[in-house]
Amino acid sequence: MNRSVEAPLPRFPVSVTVDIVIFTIRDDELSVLLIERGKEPHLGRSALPGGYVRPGEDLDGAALRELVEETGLDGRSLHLEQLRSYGAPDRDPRGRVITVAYLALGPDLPTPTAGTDAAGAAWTPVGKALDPGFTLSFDHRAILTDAVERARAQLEYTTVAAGFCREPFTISDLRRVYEVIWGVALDPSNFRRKVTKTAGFVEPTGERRAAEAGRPAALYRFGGARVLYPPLLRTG
Amino acid sequence: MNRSVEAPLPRFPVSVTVDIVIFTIRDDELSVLLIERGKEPHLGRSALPGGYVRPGEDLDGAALRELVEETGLDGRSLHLEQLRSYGAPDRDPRGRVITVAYLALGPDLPTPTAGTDAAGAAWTPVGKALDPGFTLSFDHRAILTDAVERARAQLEYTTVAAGFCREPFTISDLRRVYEVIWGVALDPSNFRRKVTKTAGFVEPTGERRAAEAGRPAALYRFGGARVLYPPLLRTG
DNA sequence: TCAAAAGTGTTGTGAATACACCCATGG
DNA sequence: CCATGGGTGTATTCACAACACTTTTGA
Repeated sequence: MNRSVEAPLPRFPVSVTVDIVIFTIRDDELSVLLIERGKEPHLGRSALPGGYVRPGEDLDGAALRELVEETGLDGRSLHLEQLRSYGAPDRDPRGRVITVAYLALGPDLPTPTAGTDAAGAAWTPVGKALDPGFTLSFDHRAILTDAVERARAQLEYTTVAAGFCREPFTISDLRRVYEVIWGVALDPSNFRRKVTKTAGFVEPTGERRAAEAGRPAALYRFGGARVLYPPLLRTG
Repeated sequence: MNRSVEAPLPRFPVSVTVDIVIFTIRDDELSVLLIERGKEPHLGRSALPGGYVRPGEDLDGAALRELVEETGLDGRSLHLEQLRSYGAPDRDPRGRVITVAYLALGPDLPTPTAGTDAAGAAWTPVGKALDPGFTLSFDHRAILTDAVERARAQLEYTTVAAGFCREPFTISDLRRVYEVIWGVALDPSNFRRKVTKTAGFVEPTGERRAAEAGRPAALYRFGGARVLYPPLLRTG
């Protein structure tokens, strides 16, 4: 019956965490960074990296901090956005924990081995991580599933795909991102036209990159645009 | 330096609330349900309805309960979805409060006057609520802004617009939803074609409704489809 | 019979596909 | 000179915006 936020606080023990789904593309597969849990519960099982929100910290700040701690990278160079929150009463056996999940993505990142928390962290193809035989801790399977769905949708009407490519990149690099995440083959020539015609998606550097085979490809960098209008539709 | 969730919990005082942006369309205006706060802080100011998440309660459950308490309606008949979470350390002067914002929408709802918490609740046009001269409590202006943006985007690629119409409804009713929320005029004939051709968006009841003027319009009910493919684009 | 809104038909424009074809490089 | 991928040209198809036009009602 209580309306809105009113003092005094009818408080009960709650903790708030952030969990981060960090995507990258490795060996033409969408991969997620998973850590091996070092403590109970779920000791030894795979889990998404994450941690507690600290007293003076914004949610985005907590996510950024965890991201840097886990990957050892400059967090500002990675795309990071809030996914959604999860708060089922029984999601953590130790008590009430609400987690705010984040989605991060970056270009083919190095395997995290820096002496930090990243020990025990490994890139795992999402196909493997979501396989029925693979066990994820807590409700992390649901979080990962939602993150994949979000990433797929984002490709359609935003330019986040460029975030998976290290600059400078070729149009083929960018196309492979779409093909891997959507799991479809795209027509190279039509894809090129669509992308180069969309203002602000990519801009040419003027350089070229020698390929393993065939004609060298022109190089591009990200153009800064955020939305993709009209969207790149998945069905054609 | 802590990784993931680990015992013992490095807990500090946190509260978790849900706040709900409840939209409806009244007098051809997108309107939001705002309550007048009865206590400090922000006593007397307008705020989004909301309240604390209870110990045994899921986030969605808390949102649904608050929705029912505020509107006195059957919550299951309303569209309800999580928007995002807000957790700036200073967003509530009484302490650390993380809120999970929800977006709800329904057909022209009655003014809530039932003897519950709804006293002091009123439908407010969002244009007025977001006017610089209008004061909203906490960070509710930001939440409302995000909710409007989400609603606008949802119209494009989902069928939520039907949730604003009481069944049975006419194609014009549905079109008015788009026109009001997007703030544009749509061509009636092209809109009709688009909507009726999209499988599962609307299905005819066979009935007609006498209009104030002109030819009676055929009546439809929602067809059950969730996504709208291809999307209804805002720009021509 | 007129106004007003519902609903249909038609046409021109532009985007997306499918695919033929040329380009540049390594072997 | 052949294989391989990069990149361009182009015809066909299709969706959509624009708008003329017909239908059905109340006044």
